[in-house]
Amino acid sequence: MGASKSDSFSFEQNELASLFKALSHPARIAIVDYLLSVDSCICGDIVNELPLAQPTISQHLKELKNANIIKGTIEGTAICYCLNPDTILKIENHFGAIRHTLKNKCC
Amino acid sequence: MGASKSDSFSFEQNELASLFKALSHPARIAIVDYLLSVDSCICGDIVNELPLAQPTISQHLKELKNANIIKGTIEGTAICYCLNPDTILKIENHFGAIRHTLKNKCC
DNA sequence: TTTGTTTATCGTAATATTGCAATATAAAAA
DNA sequence: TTTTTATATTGCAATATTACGATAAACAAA
Repeated sequence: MGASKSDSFSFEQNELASLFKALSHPARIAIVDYLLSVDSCICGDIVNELPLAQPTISQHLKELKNANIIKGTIEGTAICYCLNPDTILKIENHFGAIRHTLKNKCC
Repeated sequence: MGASKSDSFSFEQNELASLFKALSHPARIAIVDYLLSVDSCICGDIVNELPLAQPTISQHLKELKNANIIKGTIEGTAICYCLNPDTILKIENHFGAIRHTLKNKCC
């Protein structure tokens, strides 16, 4: 085997797992950090900021885009990348709900 | 290649990525869901709740424990599992901080 | 047009993850 | 003691991920 049995789990469970999978690599965390560290959206220079080759970064950006964690808009030759606040809020709220449920428990 | 170049990234970036990796599989999300759905900590019956074999679930529980997402305490023959509220709060706060930083930006 | 710049895709090698049967371990019950 | 019950570990096959060189695609500038 080796493939995860996604059919056995709910849509929501698979969706959440995909979201976390997109954040499960240090390079993608570093991309999010970098997008946060600059004042505006980033057009182009992500490749110079990380110790990875351009195709590798392109691949990581694609995964972050597919998970809706970042948005990319074409700006002439370059592409401008921004974090997607909706997804950030969604994740925050998920853990807020977990914490709220936990309050009424033994833990 | 194939291994992630964790040396190239900060301790914090690797730590966060590991935390999300622990949550990046639907079976592990389902385990968290199940721990939330019952009134108390769970002693034993996780195996009967998920469509996976016992060794597979034991493996997933180990990963959640290593990431400090759940705590397991020995209770006679069985082991009692609980979510770890500290880790839940840590993740929630991380996304709260991101959202706060994003407020002063163009996005 | 040709050239340069930026990003995406393809192909592939190295490595990691997933799932489970078989087995081991640990402790309670008989 | 032996048996039962609950969880962990080992070993391995199937699959997924990661990284990057080579190349392609898109488009602005010369």
